[in-house]
Amino acid sequence: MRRDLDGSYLRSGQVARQAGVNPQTLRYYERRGLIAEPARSPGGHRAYPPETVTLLTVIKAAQRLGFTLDEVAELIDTGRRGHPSRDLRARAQAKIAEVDARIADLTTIRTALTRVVTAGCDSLTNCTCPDCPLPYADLATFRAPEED
Amino acid sequence: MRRDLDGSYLRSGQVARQAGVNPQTLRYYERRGLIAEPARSPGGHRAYPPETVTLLTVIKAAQRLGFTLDEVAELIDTGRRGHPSRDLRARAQAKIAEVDARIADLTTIRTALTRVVTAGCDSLTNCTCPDCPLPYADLATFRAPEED
DNA sequence: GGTAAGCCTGTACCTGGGTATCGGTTGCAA
DNA sequence: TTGCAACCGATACCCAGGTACAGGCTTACC
Repeated sequence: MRRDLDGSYLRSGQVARQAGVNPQTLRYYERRGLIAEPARSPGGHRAYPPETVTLLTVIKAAQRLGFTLDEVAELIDTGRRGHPSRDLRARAQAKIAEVDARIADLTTIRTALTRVVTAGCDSLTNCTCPDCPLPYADLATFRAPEED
Repeated sequence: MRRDLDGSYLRSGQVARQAGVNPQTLRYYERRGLIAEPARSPGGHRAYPPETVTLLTVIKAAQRLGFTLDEVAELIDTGRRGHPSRDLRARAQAKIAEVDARIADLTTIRTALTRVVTAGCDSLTNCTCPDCPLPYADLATFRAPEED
């Protein structure tokens, strides 16, 4: 149990292990402005306060909710400066709308795939099935699926 | 109306315009093995058969169904060589399963987001709401959302 | 034969979220 | 004091699916 500088500071490897992230990710998040630049040992090693582990957990939770790192950085930032705002709630609601749109897209895709299966398509380019759904209809209508 | 080499060959720009893709994309697809290397003019310009436009439409349709370019390349290839197979149907069914899993993920995310909104969370890091759902529960359970 | 548009190859760059590698220091314990 | 793990900064690389640019050639039409 290492207590390097002060009673409770953690080294980067310890923080990374406890938070379940790659040590490189810590420095990456620091560059991205998600975690503050920590204190340093006389030799230049980072010395993190223990709350950093919690912060990383929160970041990971927010990512799983579908927020990008830029959005997480903003949320942390507006949360830090000044009074607590309705910003998080507003952004969560906006994110729900995004998720709904994404689900709608996927549902359309699912329908189209189901039609491919039930029509019995046997080739992308030379399908011999009757009323082949491949080149037509709503497939051509909506936007690219795997992006936002 | 240009008919360069032979009666009906198209130049890359014409194909790209008719298919609604960037001209660079044609060469990219050629490198990726999605479209065959076309004939060339004496000066080295590509001369495409008109079916190429249709093929590009099919590729775009398959992409919208959620297939990656590698998968599309394989589907075109197995469709080309030999007898029509059940491969497309099998792959479409597998893709439906992927889509379903993705929708399930997004539904979980949506539920979590809704809880954040209804609980009235006001900060990622210092939420003052009672029974704050942020750091807990199923948020920590499932895998990363925006990838497959 | 001039001129402009279009095409050629090769290479670099983009997004997003990291991960890996290199060569050189530091920290700590035996 | 010496040995090794851990850390440092800088830079490059990964995924997918393209897009952009540079510098030079071809084609088409007048």
